[in-house]
Amino acid sequence: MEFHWKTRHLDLEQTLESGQCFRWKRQDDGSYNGISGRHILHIRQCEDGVILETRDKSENDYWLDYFDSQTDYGRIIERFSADNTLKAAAEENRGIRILRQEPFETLISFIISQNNNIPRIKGIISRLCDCFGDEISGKYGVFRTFPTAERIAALSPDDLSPLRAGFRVRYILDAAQKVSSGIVDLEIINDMSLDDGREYLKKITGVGDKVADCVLLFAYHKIDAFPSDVWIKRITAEYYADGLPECLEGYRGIAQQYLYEYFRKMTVPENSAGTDKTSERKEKALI
DNA sequence: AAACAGGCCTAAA
DNA sequence: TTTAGGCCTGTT
Repeated sequence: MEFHWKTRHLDLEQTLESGQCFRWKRQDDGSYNGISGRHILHIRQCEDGVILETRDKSENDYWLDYFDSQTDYGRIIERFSADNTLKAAAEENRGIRILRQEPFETLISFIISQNNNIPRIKGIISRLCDCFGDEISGKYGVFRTFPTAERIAALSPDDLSPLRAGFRVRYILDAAQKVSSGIVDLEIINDMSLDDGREYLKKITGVGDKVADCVLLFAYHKIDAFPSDVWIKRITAEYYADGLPECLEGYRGIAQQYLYEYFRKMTVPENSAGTDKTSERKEKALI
């Protein structure tokens, strides 16, 4: 079943390789295959938007929600234009959307992300799903579901050693145990404020401010969450030392994603490691 | 070889 | 309440 979604604010590469998700598989033709929950999607870019291909048309709504189709990104970008740096960052990355991902998968993924790099994060998550997820096969190949909290909670640290997740194994198990036992109820976070949700998630060992904010932003769509990672700290220190501009209020998470991508591209060119980062950054950002 | 990676935990003041 | 070390593993 194909669905043509016309939008100028979904660039698959910008969105799916922006560090908010880790399981999408890019095909040689530039399309992507993905799984969320038990739903499989093949999606490709077209001139005026994207084409979603699901197994059953009843899955369209799931994916439109996943891709946050109800949010007007054009309006938000307009609002951000009050700040020059952010304006440039947003215009260049106008195809980024903030996804609405499955909470448990997002929680575990960002626990794994700490003090780690994206290729290895992807590897660990992939091995986790290969070892403990259910297989679903179809027209676009074989997929594996993200394992449930119950499944992981029943495992031992030794069981998880094939993941090569290092010190994070203890955190993964603690999260799975607290979720499956109900000590942490991922459902009720939907009704919590940003601050309450952050404190609640921090009951899990291995979840601090940064990981919590990533989960709140990328799973619960609390778009004022502002995950403060090493990159964003550099950016805010250099450009927003006196505080964030007012035009971000209420939408700081979306701004964060534009800024993160803008400066990451600048600092880490596709071909090789960047050189002379500071001067390159300054040159571009002051335009 | 040594440092670093989209942090967090623990111990110590 | 804030601040240093250390941490699995992999890559450069």
